[in-house]
Amino acid sequence: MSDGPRLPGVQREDDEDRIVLHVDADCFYASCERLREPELEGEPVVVGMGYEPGESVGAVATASYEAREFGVESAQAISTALERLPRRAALDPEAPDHDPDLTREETGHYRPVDMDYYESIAEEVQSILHDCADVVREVSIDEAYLDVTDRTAWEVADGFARHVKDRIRREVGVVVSVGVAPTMSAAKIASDYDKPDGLTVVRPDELREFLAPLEVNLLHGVGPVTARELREMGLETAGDVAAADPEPLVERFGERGRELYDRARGEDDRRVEPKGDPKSFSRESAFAEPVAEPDPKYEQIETLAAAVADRARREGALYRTVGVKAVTPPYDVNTRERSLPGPVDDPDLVDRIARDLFAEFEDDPVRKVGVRVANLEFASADQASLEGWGSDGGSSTDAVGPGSDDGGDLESESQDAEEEKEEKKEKKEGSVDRPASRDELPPGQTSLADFTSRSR
DNA sequence: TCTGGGGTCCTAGGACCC
DNA sequence: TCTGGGGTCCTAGGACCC
Repeated sequence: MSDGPRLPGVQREDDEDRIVLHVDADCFYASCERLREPELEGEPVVVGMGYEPGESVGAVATASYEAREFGVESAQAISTALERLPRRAALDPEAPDHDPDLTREETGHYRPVDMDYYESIAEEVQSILHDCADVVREVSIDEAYLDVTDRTAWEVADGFARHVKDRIRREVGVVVSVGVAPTMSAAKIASDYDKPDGLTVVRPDELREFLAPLEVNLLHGVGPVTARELREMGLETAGDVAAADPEPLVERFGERGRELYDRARGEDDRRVEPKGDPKSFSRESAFAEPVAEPDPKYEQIETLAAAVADRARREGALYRTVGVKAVTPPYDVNTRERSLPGPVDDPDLVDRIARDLFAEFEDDPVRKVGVRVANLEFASADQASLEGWGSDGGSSTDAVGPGSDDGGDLESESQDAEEEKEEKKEKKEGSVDRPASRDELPPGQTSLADFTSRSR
């Protein structure tokens, strides 16, 4: 991230000290559930899928602090969570998972994820945030950065943060933790510092000493892999990283190494900016156990492709790349993608390309499949005409792969099936499977690209 | 910790172009 | 035709975040 050349001695406006607030809701989904079910207040609450008897796939999305006492953590398999904290419903003698030895105190409340509801609560929070700052960047449904440089001063920053917290609690009813610091990365760490219901202010002159004792894994962007490598390099804390020679870091981690070094020293010149358009949409789903037969997998692909295409259309996005994901045991993530010469909105095409890309895995055991569209373009004025073009089935059908030459919409189904079989055969015979490159695409595609660029 | 779902960004090699 | 250098696009994989 470079600011470009700078004249010596000339202070750019950008370089002035900023006051950045990071606001992070505490176990947001669980808080939302408590809003509409106040009886859950003070009780262990777990939000996630797959806890009903008979279900087996799912993970914890959020656990309330009471539930965490039992060892329930977010991203945990629901089966593990249920072992540590059985569901309250199992107290009922009628329940299929009834356990007569269970006491009330060792159970918790499980609720399914209800994103629509959480979104509605998040919007209420966001409107308060926009009220409190000139620039807000929403990072996720429960997290945002605010640039409040023009709204407060360091001397009174904690009062300002307190005000934001109180408004959210009073007007929406959820508890947030707030961090205030001169940089985004430090504000993020500060909001995490005293969770839940935290409020941590790190003034510019305190920044280095605030960061120094923190373990490296607390730095944003340092996950388990990087943390382990850093420890192997003898770097345990942010202070260690800050004091280290940056060269080996850059050698080992590339650009990220430089960034790490800077962040550990409290240097981060990113401005708070509103979030731009999304880069991709995807849907994926896991099977209860690995599936080897092609049919159920293709069925899922079809469902996911339709969902992704629908999402893109609802968001007004055109896409130029379609991809699939196949997770094979033990947990190998395979991705395949193909780009088109021009952006389209064509659910049928998404389906066909996804199937085609997935063919490589059709006989493999697969535990999870996914479909994705990317290279998004948010067209506005010309979208209607592009839609008309994209879904007429003519030239776009051809993009499925090499070897397809024409075919009207009605007949193309069976024809595609034929082609799929033929391609499979080729693969089994050991030919190298490479997706069609741009140049192998039939001329029809070129006209689509031409059309698109003309209409912009 | 034996694994859900939706994202972002980075890297590296190859194709292709000039 | 035995071979430079730079730039861009595409694809696959990986790490990370919430």
